[in-house]
Amino acid sequence: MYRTHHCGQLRKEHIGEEVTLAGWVSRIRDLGGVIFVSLRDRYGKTQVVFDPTENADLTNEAKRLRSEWVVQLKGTVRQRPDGGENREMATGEVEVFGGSLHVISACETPPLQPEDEFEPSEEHRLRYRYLDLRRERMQRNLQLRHRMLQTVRSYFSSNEFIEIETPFLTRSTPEGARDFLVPSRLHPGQWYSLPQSPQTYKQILMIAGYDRYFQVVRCFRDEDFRANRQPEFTQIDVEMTFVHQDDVLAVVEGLMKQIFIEVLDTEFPERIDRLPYDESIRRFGSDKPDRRFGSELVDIGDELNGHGFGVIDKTIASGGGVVAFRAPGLGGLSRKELSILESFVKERGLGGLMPLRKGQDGNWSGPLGKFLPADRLDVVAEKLGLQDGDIGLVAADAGMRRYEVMGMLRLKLARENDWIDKKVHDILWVTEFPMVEWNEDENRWDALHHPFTAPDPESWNQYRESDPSKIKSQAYDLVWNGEEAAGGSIRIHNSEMQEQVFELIGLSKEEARNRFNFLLEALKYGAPPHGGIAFGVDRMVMNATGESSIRDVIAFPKTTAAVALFEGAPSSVDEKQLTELHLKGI
RNA sequence: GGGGCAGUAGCUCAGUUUGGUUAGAGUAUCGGCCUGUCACGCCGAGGGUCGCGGGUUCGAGUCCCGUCUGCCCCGCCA
Repeated sequence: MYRTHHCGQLRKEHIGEEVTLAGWVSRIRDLGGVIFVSLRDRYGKTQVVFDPTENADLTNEAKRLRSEWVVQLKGTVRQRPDGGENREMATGEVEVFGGSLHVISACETPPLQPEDEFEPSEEHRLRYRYLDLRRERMQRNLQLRHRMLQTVRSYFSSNEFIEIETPFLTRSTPEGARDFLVPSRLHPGQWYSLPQSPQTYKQILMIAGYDRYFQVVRCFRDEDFRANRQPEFTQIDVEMTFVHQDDVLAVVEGLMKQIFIEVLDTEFPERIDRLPYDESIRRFGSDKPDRRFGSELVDIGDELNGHGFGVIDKTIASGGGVVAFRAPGLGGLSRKELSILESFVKERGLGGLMPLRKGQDGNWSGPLGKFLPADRLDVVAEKLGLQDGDIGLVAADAGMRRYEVMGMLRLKLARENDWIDKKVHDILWVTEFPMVEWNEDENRWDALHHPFTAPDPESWNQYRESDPSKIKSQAYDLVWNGEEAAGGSIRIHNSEMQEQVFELIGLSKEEARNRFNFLLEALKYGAPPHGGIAFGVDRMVMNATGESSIRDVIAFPKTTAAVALFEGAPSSVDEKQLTELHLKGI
């Protein structure tokens, strides 16, 4: 037996017991005579004492110990002397008095010290991931990830959902993200594709009558990466039969409540707001609004129109508008700092950025103050909630990008100036998404969610011919702390409707049949109404742990260049392997 | 595809603005001292291709060009 207890286990009630511990040496405090060694494992740390007056040979042996050695240790649990307790440690009331010591595995001087107070570079952490993963923070993150998935599985299981696995080697569907392709050995020149999501499979399962399905599943997308995106990522994929949108949302809310209570040990909001897409764009410039701070976008076109400020009047005359928000505490921004902010919005397509603030003389300063009547600006300031020391930031533009870009600026400033209350969790639904958006490059309509999303019937009938941009879909996103945590929709369950939607997004009958024949066919054989949702597990765990990169909640993540630094992937392969796959090296 | 930041001792960083003696600190490592520490303390030693390649210069960590790697953002991500 390697151990009788783990390193986070011993308490007062164990005093007097003979125990065996095994773990990693985390720190050594050699006081010349007595030596203290902290022994660490996944569960915690326990202090071990060696005393030369009681056991000189053993203490001598303990002098050899170094960080990260793996040792087995037998000893007696005893109470720490008065004043020697460590209240920071769960095991801090006791210590193990060393009786015998066995070095299981020595450790070379580690390139990264799990106990280090410094944060090693990410490159280093990924290259020596096994050392990085020993760190308390990473252990905590991965354990929370496990607990969250346990809660997910138990929640769905107890609500009649069953977990069904779907294939990783699938058919390529060129819409959406770029596919990862896998060459076929048995079929020269043919390729499998790794799934971007199990979307069509889960719909087929609904048609097959499985009623309620979920799966914790890996998905693959070959696009460029970010702090919250990896080439492979984990989804909780969910699909339900005979449901309307509200039924799906209710199931999800039940899950989130359980996660908050069981995993986060936090109260869950009474109700989750539902914010229509259009309103979300207007108020936050985003379909994943971060509501943990104010400074919402405000339309101030009406207040400023027709008072002789050329840019504003012209923009409004051409159908545009003026958007502003309050930047609390940034009244002292210098001309130079403002011009950096202005470049930020200019790079993203806006014409400029105007500050709204009072000068030292108490008058409104800058171009707005110069060209517009003070009483108008007072009204605007009131509307924005401007206070002393604040500044209003104002932009006029003809297009919807005025909301999007100002929303980006709002977020950027919030992050840089610490406006976000990290202790608060904010969860809401964004609903009533448009069905399609115009694709300038390809001159056609694109599905905003995916082409299996059911339209809202009323707007479909009303706008299908006249203005498809006004068609709403039955899609919904769950937004958690400004991050898309889950997205889903009610699906089309009728092959004619599905064909009409393919037609709208410019997919010819032949192409549609070629790519999605199995689904179109299945829809003809008794397809029930169904809908579902998929959660981004990595992002959810990131939010739950308060990390700002999903790499910190994934055991073996890739870099932003999609490289696995630890094992070294991707890599070249033998010519022989290529030949078997009917491929030629470049 | 585009933009930004970074790369100096095993690790975390300073030094680069303004080129100039032997490239520093903390920590880790090694040695010495120290019997109640918990980031133990004190003394000492070793440790450097300043990411890589080229250029300018009497002289480059520092300036210029190229390149690689990591991170962040835009595009992209149905």
